[in-house]
Amino acid sequence: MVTKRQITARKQHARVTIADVAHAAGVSPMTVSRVVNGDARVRATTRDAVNQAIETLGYSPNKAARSLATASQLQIGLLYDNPSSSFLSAMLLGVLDQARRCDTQVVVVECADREDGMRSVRNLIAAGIDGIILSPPLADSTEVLDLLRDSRTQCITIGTRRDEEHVSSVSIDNYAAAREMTDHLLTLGHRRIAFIKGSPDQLATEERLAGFRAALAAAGIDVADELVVDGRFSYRSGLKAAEKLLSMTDRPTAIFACNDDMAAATVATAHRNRIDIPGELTVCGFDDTLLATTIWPEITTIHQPITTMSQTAIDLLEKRIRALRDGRDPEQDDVTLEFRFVRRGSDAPPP
Amino acid sequence: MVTKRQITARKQHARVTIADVAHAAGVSPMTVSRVVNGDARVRATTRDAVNQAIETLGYSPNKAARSLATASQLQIGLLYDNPSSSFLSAMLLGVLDQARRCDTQVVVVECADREDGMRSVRNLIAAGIDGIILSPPLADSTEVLDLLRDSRTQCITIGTRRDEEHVSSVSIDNYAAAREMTDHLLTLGHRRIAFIKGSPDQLATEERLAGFRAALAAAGIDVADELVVDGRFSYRSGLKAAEKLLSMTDRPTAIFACNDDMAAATVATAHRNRIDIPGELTVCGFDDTLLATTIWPEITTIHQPITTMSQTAIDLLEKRIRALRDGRDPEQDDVTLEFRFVRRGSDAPPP
DNA sequence: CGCACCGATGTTAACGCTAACAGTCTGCAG
DNA sequence: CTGCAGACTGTTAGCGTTAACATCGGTGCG
Repeated sequence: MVTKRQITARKQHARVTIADVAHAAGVSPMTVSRVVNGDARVRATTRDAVNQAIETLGYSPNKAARSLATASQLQIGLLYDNPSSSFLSAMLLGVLDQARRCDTQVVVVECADREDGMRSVRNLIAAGIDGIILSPPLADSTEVLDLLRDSRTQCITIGTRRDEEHVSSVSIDNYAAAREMTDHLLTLGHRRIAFIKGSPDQLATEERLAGFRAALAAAGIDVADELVVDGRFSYRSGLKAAEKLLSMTDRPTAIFACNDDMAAATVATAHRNRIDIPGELTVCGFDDTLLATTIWPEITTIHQPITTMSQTAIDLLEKRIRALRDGRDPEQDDVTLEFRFVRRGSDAPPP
Repeated sequence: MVTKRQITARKQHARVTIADVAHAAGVSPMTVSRVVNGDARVRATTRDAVNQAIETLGYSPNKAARSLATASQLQIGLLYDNPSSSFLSAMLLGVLDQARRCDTQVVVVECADREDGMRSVRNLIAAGIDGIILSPPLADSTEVLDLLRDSRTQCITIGTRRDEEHVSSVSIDNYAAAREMTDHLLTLGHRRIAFIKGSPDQLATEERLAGFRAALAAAGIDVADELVVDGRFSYRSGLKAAEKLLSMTDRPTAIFACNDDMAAATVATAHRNRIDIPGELTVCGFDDTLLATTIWPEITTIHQPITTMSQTAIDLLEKRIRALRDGRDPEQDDVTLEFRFVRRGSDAPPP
């Protein structure tokens, strides 16, 4: 017993409770709690004494006890479906970080497809989840969103904006970003610019395409239909699209791919065809994933603040859930974060 | 009040407590607890009744209360330093998953360098962390490990094995993996095989190199010093190494890079030099990160079960911490997980 | 037939913290 | 002086769960 206590005292910070600190500082536990939580109504001298005691004893508050007492802990689900790993890791970092801050437990679920997404959502609801975060393409699934609405589960989408009452969202202005990128290409002097689309079921695809078209229209350039080719955000689909574009007799001088994976595929295809980038062909992407800086030349792209987006997502979700708990109606909130145009080495004036 | 209660009853699963279930099932809370926790000593009929009640009321246990009562919650830190994002996301997924299971709170900290790592470790210790998980290159820093030993903080390394009392580890057999890869190249008929090293301060580098050398030695082949070149695991360092190797008059027919990033760089360099892969040059990597399947051709590599590794890491760490809490001495535990040789499209017999 | 014992369930008392309320002690207006 | 606001601190009572012990019918056996 003595031995155990010794070990405990030696290393087991976990056993230092608020009561120990209170005793050491000669105050009540409540006062310690106030100090720890930054309550202003504590005399400076008292506060110092308490802080001193905390320091000496190496006290750190017990999260579980606090959650229990304040009834604050939330449980939210994060659903993702086959994103690029850099998107995923950035998102996870943001989520983890924010979750710790606002005492939220996150359940991360990978969904192979829409079907799987529906199943997961149902499971989570049954398990009593407080809210759900959806990333594309699940965020674009009306089916999933309807299910969430019907079960009155709070929900927020990342990367896609849905103008619907029951869903909040965090995203960037895809339209403006695509437009800025296209303007950049135009400024460089390109006139024959191709676009590789993303999956048709994702809103981002349409928005980016619209931005692309708008920029060209503003410059008085007609977009040849043949220069807008299908893609599905995957590297493989990018290879196919690039081959199609590069085998044209009058091939484009610039290719704007709807994401970095497809841009990277375009670069690879160009290399295989002995086409120099950026000398003979300009390629640019979207997302600023790791891939963009990994291949050679590095890809000019649009940076999305993914980590911030997921942090914001948790915040918004928390707000909705607390509103609901307090008996208020959660309000819809669409946050648009700033993107950043990142110029690298894959663009140049046309040959 | 009534309104609030109604809302509560309507949606607030959180408010259904074990007592409600107990009441509904006509038993005591303790019995419900036993059912929920799978205690065998409950009569089948009772169990059914309780499960029925749980179902009806949509009860789900309150994590915080459970943690508090069982004093089980652990807090561990995960330190990483500039890994590839696929490594990171795989690791995070494993950690998140396992952490939820064993009621552990994870603090993820990025460390820019060794200096930063030391600082973070100190902070975490001061904050009362129970244990720490280190990934390379921090896992190879004697300085950091010494600090942890001195503060008696439990620690485990991922990806690198340290044969030291106070640190457990999860890793794969780098030596055997490199040897298997090299044997594969030898079987294909390669005799002039180059090796691109990783950072010299990481154990994995040496182990892989040793495996490489052993395979060649076993085949009775001398390794020309010029064919073993420096690298630092980064794409950029890979470019440099590859240029050196490919500009040789008698260039190697196969290049084994110490990780996928450098293998990808080698592929890119080869393409720039109009060298066909795998027709004229075989390239293989290590790690099986996303990059390996993203570029063309896809890289033959060694797959590390990173998600499983991080799950195991949490398990081991938990074991050490619980041992300590129970007054026992935590035992060192080095787990070696199975790697997998993954053949893709970047290797072929020599021309 | 009684006693030890076992399996199923209930009771009690924490776990560590904080909300809500209850003082206590100033200083200062009346 | 009295009293009363206001600044500070203490007390009480949970939050929802489980560990540890208590209880209570049986079962089997000497």
